[in-house]
Amino acid sequence: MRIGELARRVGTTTRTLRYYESRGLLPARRDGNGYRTYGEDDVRLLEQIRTLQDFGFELEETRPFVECLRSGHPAGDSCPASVAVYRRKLGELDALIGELTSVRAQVGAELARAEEAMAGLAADAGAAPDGPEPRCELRGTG
Amino acid sequence: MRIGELARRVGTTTRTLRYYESRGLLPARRDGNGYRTYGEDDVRLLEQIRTLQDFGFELEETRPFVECLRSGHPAGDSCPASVAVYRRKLGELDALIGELTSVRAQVGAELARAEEAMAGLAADAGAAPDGPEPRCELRGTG
DNA sequence: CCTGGCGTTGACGCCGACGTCAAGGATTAC
DNA sequence: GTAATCCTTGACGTCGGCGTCAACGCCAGG
Repeated sequence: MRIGELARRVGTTTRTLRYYESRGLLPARRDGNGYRTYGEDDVRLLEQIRTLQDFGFELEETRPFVECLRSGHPAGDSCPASVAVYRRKLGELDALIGELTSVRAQVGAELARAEEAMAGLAADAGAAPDGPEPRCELRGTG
Repeated sequence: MRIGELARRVGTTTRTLRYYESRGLLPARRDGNGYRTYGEDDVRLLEQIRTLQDFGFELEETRPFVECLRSGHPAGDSCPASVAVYRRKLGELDALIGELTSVRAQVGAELARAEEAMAGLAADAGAAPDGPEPRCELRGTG
């Protein structure tokens, strides 16, 4: 199998496969013309990489999985190094979700506050809630 | 106030302030030497930007808040456009948190599966759970 | 006068994962 | 034969928010 067919089979581009090769993942044999040649193992290897990429793993983080597969394991996550990456990622995900949840709460609070303030101003001035603009046109445009 | 002092007061760098100016946020008057000159309004404006940046807003998303402040409003979020950005951001945050939560669940499941498989293999072969390596050395290193 | 510390503009560097184009050689279809 | 399609390498572009360096101007202290 050559690079174009492999790319089609895993739903990516030849550029991506060459990039993976340049990073040391996905090595390729060459035929007489210098064309890259791949086998079924490479399909599995790429599917592993794509799955992790879809999870938001960086390419470097997929390396233990790739090396695990290449060393003969049936699955990329059958090696301790891969499991360690899983664990690290879980921690990062938890931390990130926690931060985002905190930010979400703060933004929600700011939104509520702003809406209340605008409603209060609208009530005070008797203006429409959608267009308070005291002197909202920018003077410095020219 | 000149650029260095302003940067120190809001806890950022002069590079950042010049960058904001180049993006059309934070305009500056100049004194006789061509030095940028700022006032207290600019401190508030920058604090608004930094707060939003800390929330993960892109610079472009802070523009409505900045224009709101510059148009004379007491707060950057007293304008409908700013409130709209808040709402949009809440939606993005919810979507992102949802995706990350889903990914976290999938990664957690994969981790559990991998750990169970490794434990099963270790029991089958009587090997240590930390070093299964059937033929783990990479052959293609040289 | 020299040094040091502020200011100015311009321009390149960084990161990650590729996209895209260039210029050529090989293969395949008709 | 020839056109279309595939392959090769190399190199620059993308995006955001600056960092960092270069080369220079302005001013105060000793």
